[in-house]
Amino acid sequence: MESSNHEAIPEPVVRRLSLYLRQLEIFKLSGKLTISSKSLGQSLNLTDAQVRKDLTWFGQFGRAGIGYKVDDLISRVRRILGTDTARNVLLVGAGNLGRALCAYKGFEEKGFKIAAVFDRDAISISKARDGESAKSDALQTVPVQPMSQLKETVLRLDIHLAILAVPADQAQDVADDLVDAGISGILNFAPVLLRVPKRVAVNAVDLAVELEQLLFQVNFSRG
Amino acid sequence: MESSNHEAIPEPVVRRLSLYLRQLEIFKLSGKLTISSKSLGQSLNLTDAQVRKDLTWFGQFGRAGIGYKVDDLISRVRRILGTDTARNVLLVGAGNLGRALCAYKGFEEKGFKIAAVFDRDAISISKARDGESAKSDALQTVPVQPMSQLKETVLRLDIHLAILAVPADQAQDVADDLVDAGISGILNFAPVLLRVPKRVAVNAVDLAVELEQLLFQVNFSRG
DNA sequence: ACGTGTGAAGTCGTTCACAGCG
DNA sequence: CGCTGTGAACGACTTCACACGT
Repeated sequence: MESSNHEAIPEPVVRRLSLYLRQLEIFKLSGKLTISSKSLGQSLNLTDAQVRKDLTWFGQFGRAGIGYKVDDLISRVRRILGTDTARNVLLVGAGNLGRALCAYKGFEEKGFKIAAVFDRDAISISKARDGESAKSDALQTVPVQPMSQLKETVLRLDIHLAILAVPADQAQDVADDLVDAGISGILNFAPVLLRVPKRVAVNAVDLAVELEQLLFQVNFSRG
Repeated sequence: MESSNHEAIPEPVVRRLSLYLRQLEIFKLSGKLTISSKSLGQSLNLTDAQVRKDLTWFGQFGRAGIGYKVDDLISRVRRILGTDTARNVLLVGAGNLGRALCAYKGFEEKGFKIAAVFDRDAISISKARDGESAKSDALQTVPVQPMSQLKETVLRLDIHLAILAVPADQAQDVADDLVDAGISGILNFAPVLLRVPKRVAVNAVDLAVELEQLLFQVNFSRG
């Protein structure tokens, strides 16, 4: 549909595409109707050539001498990434991190709705309900369900993506359950490498690793 | 000290180093005294050659015919990454995400201690104190301070790293404050690109982008 | 003149394959 | 023989430089 050579798109290109979109929305707010690869690149510390090369993986969106139409490019990039239509996702793990993710505004701004929350045991479930009084906590509107209702909910709400925010020692088991329930993508916050069938995609975020990487940058790459 | 050619270490190598460490600690728990590049690689879906090449950036840690001594490699990698000694970090932003990060166990396991928490206004401060009753919330032990106390606290607690978990529209201002207070590294959770002096390192984690990337993987890279 | 799209060149990172040690 | 360390071959990504459209 959007691209002619699906398989071959380099990962770094897709990552930058998300950043282009983020930046384009800022340019849109500031009233710019058109944007050149040069200024878009500068706003992200990238070269203009890089921006153009990345975009031409998906088509020819620009006009020579003018640049790219901001509105148009936003909707094209959204369509490429798949965020042009809203979709339900589920969350497993109603601990501190899970509850924060549940309330995170950034997801809904991109069209992701946390439509179901699961947790292993009733302790977390009640804790999640009692503890928090802030109005922004989505756990007030989305009840925490036991894992036994996973499969049924996935089907009913047409969910394809899961956010995994459980302790490391439960992560693989829960991942197995998610796979079994028919999920096709997992955003994994547990510090373990998940083993899943090839049909399932995994994107891992290890918060402690990110801090560790920062520390190394500070100690070496600089003075 | 550890390496002879500091400047040149590729970023991907450093990222994998963190994963090696994570995996080595698992091997250690399971009682293994020695590990080959092959099994370490397999546990992370990497080739043995990759593991060896990565490690030799920092020295020759292995023994031909045997492999690497698990204990030894752990402490060497920790020293390389800088997590062999504990250190204080600070957090700005006592919203949902900030509070979750504050309570996150993974940081302290790597020797990071969130020694100070800051927030812009008193509303968040009181909210942070009242809202949460779970025993694991570090905000009970670490009081939330106003930004005016930033510089003094950084000096007093010898803090070099900051975690930034404020809304996008405040992120650059807070980053400026952090730079001004003498911070040398920022872990940025706000969905904006921070402009900082060259002496300051930034590592950015955009949660919505991570979910977006997963969606793309699901839609294309697979059937 | 400005700015895109793109082959060609260049750079960076990974994989290969083997010498050499335990 | 198993396994590391490493140059050499390979492949992937980025930058260059320019033809062409506005």
